[in-house]
Amino acid sequence: MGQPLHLDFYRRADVTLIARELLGKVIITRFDSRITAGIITETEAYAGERDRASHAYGGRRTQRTEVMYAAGGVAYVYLCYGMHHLFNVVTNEKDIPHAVLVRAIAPTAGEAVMRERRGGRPLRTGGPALVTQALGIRTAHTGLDLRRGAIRIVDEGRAVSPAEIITGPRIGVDYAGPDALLPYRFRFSP
DNA sequence: CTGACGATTCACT
DNA sequence: GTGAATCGTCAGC
Repeated sequence: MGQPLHLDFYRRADVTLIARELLGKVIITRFDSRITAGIITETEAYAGERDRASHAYGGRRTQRTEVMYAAGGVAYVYLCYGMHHLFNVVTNEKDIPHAVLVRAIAPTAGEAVMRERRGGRPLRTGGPALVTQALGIRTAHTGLDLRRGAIRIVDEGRAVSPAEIITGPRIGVDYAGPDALLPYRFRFSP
């Protein structure tokens, strides 16, 4: 097993840096003693109040987005298109609503459980809704402490060099105007 | 209360 | 490439 990421990792101000550095880290869930895990291979940064693509754009603060304003190191999980659960890492200090969406993982443990969660269909973990499906993450898990809770992110010592990281615009944020073009998506091939 | 819409995926053409 | 599935969230009345 690896070490939980330090609070100082999550609470930094540069959300795109955190999104880059989450690549190669391992996300582990344990629900009902069923363990699943994978290496984070794709992320997107959402830069809070000044980012038109963010749920917290303009300082929007609702029951759903409230957890984004918590101090970094907890989960923000929300429902998309009425059926997909999307998992985000809340970052920065309290009252600064930054977050990183985890879009893809490379499974490292619990593949049989992951397939079971897909009703026996072939395992797929490329896509934010497929990540939460494989890991068993649902909106009820929003707010969980990522250092101690049922969802954890740990460092298992895998280094991802800047040269390995492909940067590009975020997916599905066309409504964000000019911010849709920001290079806030990061991925690498393990 | 109502209506519009989404940080998506899948099946099908 | 296109459209359906499907419902919580949010703004507006």
